[in-house]
Parts: sequence; structure tokens; C-alpha cells
Amino acid sequence: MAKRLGELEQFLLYALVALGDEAYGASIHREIEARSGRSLLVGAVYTLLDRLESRGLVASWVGEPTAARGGRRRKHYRLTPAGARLLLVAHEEHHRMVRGLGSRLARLAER
Amino acid sequence: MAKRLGELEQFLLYALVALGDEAYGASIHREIEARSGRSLLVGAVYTLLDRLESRGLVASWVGEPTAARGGRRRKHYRLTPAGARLLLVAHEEHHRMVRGLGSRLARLAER
DNA sequence: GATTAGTACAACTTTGTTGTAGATTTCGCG
DNA sequence: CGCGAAATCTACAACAAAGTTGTACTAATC
Repeated sequence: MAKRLGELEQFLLYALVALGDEAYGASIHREIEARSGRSLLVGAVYTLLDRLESRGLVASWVGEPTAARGGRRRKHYRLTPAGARLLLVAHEEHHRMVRGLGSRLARLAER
Repeated sequence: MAKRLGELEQFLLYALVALGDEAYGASIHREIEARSGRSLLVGAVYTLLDRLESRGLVASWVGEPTAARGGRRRKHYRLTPAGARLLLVAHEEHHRMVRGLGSRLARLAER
């Protein structure tokens, strides 16, 4: 299987999980900021989407122009099975690493 | 406050939380592999410890030679308050990003 | 053609990885 | 004993991958 995912790559893939069919560059950017509270430039999203697609972890298709307002056509993305499996690996590693440490960490941080 | 932590940097700091007083390069390496299941070379740990210390996120002191076995003196590390706070920020961002997505991800990955 | 919504990408910085070298300490063996 | 082998641990250079920033561009509506 492919190599590891970076942390922001993981966030991006989680956003795809959350967004389902409504995942495209700009909505992914909004979703990451809204969910996590972490801010990033939209450019970062497109850079990572390109890299992830070339690794076969996401797939894309260009949508129809939307009825609503102006703007270029949306390019939609979804997780591939390979991408989902790799994200799950990262998910489980993180979960095991963190398990049971939350309250200790909170105590250390409030000093 | 300082910049973001990388993912492996976070793992390393979690290992410090888990190990308490018994944190030094080699034990940190073992702890990360044992907890997360992720494998890495010990060299990576020392590289990151140096970088984290120069950012003021961990502090170190050299221990006495241990009665037991051979080996060079251990250099012990602990989280500084700044390090703990930064780790907590990453912890919370990750938690919010992932929240509620676990079961959907598992379903996508089993295809 | 002004405005809005969205994508592309080059250049650069920071993190992560690998491999090798070196420092100390204990222990067995002649 | 005292010397070298083995055990335990740290250091770091060189490279690869991921993250960040800023700007330019495309395409649709009014």
C-alpha cells in the first residue's frame, strides 16, 4: 500500500467523508475550517488535492454549471477505497497513541 | 504562541505525557511504536527532540548512570507548559475534525 | 465589463526519514 | 584485575515529503 498521509492530508480526507457528494475545493476548505477551527489558505487545499489524486487516494469529476450565481465549474472529489483504507490506518494509529492521555494532557496544559 | 506541530511531533509529545519521568530517546521510541503501532527509526526521535527543545516545547536533563546495564547516560525529557498547550490545541483540532466520522470512514474503507 | 465563485500552480519553508557514526557503560574471560 | 566485546543510548548530516503562501487565471451571472 501507499505511504503515510500527512496531517493536513488526513484533515482533507476527513472533510471528504463529511461532505459526501458536495465535496469540491472551496467547500472542502470551508469544511476544514468550520469543523476543526484551524485556518488555512484555499491554495493549500488545491495543492493537496492534486497530490492526493496523483497517488490514487481521491478521484474527481467536473460538475455542471450551477443554477445559482457566477463562478467557474466545480471540480468534485471523493475518496477512493485506497484513500479510505489509508485514512483508516492513520485514524487508528492516532486513536491508539492518544488513548487515555487526554485528561493528563489537559492538566499539564493549564499550568 | 509558536507555530503548529507536525503529526510525528505530536506523537512524540504524547509519548512524553504517557511516560512521565521515564522519558528519554530510546524509551520514547519504544513508546510510540508500542502505543500507536507505527514504526520509525530511533534517529527520527532524536532529530525531533532537538528541534522541539530549540523551540522551547520540551526541556531536558542528563540522568545518572543506571545501576543496571551498560549504555550511555540517558538524557531525559519533559513537556514544557508551552509544549503542553500547543499539543492540547492540536489535540482539540483533531478531535473536532474527526468527530462523528469514524463509522462512516470504516464503512468506506471496507469496500 | 464588473462582480462573484472557484481552480491552478510555482516557489519556498518546515517536517519527516534514513543511515551511519560515536559515546558510555557493564560483563565475561584470560 | 584489566581489556575488549556487547549492550544501550545519543548525535547528526543529507535527503525526501508535506505544508504554506501569494498570485494569476477561468468561467459564470447580472
